[in-house]
Amino acid sequence: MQLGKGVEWTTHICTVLAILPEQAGISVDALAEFFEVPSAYLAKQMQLLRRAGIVASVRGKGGGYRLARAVDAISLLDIVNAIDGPTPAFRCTEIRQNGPCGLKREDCTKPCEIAAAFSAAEQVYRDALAAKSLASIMQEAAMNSSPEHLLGIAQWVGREAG
Amino acid sequence: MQLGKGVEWTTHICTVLAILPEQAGISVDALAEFFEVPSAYLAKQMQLLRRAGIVASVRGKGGGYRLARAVDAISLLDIVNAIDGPTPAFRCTEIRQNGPCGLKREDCTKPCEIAAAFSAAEQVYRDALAAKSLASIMQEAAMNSSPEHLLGIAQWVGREAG
DNA sequence: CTTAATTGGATATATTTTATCCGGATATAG
DNA sequence: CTATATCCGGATAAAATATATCCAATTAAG
Repeated sequence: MQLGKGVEWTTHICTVLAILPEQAGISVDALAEFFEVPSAYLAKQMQLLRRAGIVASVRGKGGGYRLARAVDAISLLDIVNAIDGPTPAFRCTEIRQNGPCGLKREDCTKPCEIAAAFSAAEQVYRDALAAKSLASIMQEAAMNSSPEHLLGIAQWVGREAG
Repeated sequence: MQLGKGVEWTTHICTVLAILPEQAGISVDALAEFFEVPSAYLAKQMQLLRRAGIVASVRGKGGGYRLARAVDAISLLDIVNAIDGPTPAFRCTEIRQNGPCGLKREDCTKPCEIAAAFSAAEQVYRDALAAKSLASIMQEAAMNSSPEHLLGIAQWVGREAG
């Protein structure tokens, strides 16, 4: 069970987009260089973020991406759902209905106990991700970083946003 | 992020093995028929369970699989770790060290805030799975099933275990 | 001792998911 | 109007997962 690289990449990228001035944008190529990741693949991930309403895009020269809403309204779950999809990891195929001792469909009123247990575990996982906002991640990062490093990032963003 | 089908299959199978008499075993083919799943692939999953010490196997005629320990000493996390592997779903590739504003390796004393948030969420997921034993699943299943259904399974197991 | 049933392990194939590339559409600036 | 920068979405390649096959090793029963 692996989460795609896109989740890591786009989460980091959101923290960069977060310090952009209003209405400005940064191009995929610039973001790809900033983290040294393949720009072609990143471009696809950014489209997933846009379709999920997490970022907004502007086409043409001078265009690029920016966050579509405030950092405290974007959770890690939002990003995971956008990039990795909202499909639960555990897929119940109802094998309790199979074979010589299989239950009849009409007798399966309650959900399978095994599926229920896995769903419950996934729910606490999703709850934990939903409780973590981009705002809180940025606050933690700010506390753990040196002023020079933060300044460097701000300057880079200022240059790229033109 | 998908969990393989083997996790669902082997969890159900453990609940069947749980009602076996001591020292008896059931063959992979019989188990595959019981749930109508491909026996060749199931055989591979059962070997993973054996290597993890969850089931024990006996070779040769009359052989088969049985649980290697008590149902209250087998958790859903044990099964997931055996079949799916213990690798965390989120892989931190330390991209904060990349690019023009990358942190130097020696400045990365604290873990990346993003990786830490995902790890924490995965930990609560694993904790939830670890807290759910095969024993508790079987208890729930017993309460939700009709006596006839339970009897049917017990009879099938008795026949297959010889 | 021979035969049948079974796990063990390696290997091959198909399907699905993940990662990458490329041509076209769109917008800006000169 | 042309050149350039940028996003958009489908096509392609690589990797992981799922499935099937084969044969050797092991054990029990006749």
